[in-house]
Amino acid sequence: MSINQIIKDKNIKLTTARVAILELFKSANKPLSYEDIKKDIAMDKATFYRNISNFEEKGIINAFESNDRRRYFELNIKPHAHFVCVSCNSVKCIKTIDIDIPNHQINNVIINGKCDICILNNR
Amino acid sequence: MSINQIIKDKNIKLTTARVAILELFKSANKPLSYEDIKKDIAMDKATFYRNISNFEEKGIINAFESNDRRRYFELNIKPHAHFVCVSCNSVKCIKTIDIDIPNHQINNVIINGKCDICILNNR
DNA sequence: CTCTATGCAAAAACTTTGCAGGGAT
DNA sequence: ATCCCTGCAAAGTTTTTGCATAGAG
Repeated sequence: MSINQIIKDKNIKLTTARVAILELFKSANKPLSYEDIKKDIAMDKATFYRNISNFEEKGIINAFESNDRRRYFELNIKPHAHFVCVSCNSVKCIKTIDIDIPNHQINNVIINGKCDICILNNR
Repeated sequence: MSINQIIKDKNIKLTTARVAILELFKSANKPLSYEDIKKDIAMDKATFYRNISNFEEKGIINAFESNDRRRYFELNIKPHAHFVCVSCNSVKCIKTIDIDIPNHQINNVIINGKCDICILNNR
């Protein structure tokens, strides 16, 4: 489905900022923070966070906190997992892990630990 | 193992602040933030965060970020999972889930989603 | 034309750092 | 006696809010 269609379906106005944010998430294919976004898009942080907050309510985007004290966002495709390294803060997408908690809705899973490279380098 | 022994083993000084923090984590049996700690212990935030940071380096404690933008800490007993509700921010301990990523060390797992009570109340 | 979205600046929330005095070994 | 630890205050970082202007429908 096109980004424009996703936005229209939620009955919110089609603005350049919104299209730009969602296009970037679509092409990035990994969680992004505001820090990441602003490298590619010239946009005020207020605009970014207000739109993200809106997208979250509409279920277009979901969010999680990383070890680096930033919030990361991604398109809400399906529940899946991310590995976040406590040493280098790198984020890796992990193929869906089979987790089910009865009567609970799972949005995403974060696994904190030390990545292979940091283990190798004794960090 | 006693708290005093844990501290001595890491070659750091045995202070009242350190013992108090670790005793509280031991009895709490769930992740705590500075907000939680200061209800029970009169201690400056700087002291708390500096000691926690030290404990993290020594592997006594591990940390994760929650949806409420606070950092939560717990004794580094064994890798296990927490469910964090995106609506009410409640945290639940989940029995160890069988997750393994080759060549990676897993410290803890955070599952974000909506808890049973919030689903029931349409929040 | 109306109402929502945006940008700027300032506030808010949590964590970290500098510095001087106090405590553990 | 030495060196690390603590508390206070101030700074730092990321996210949120207020307000006036610009833009979408």
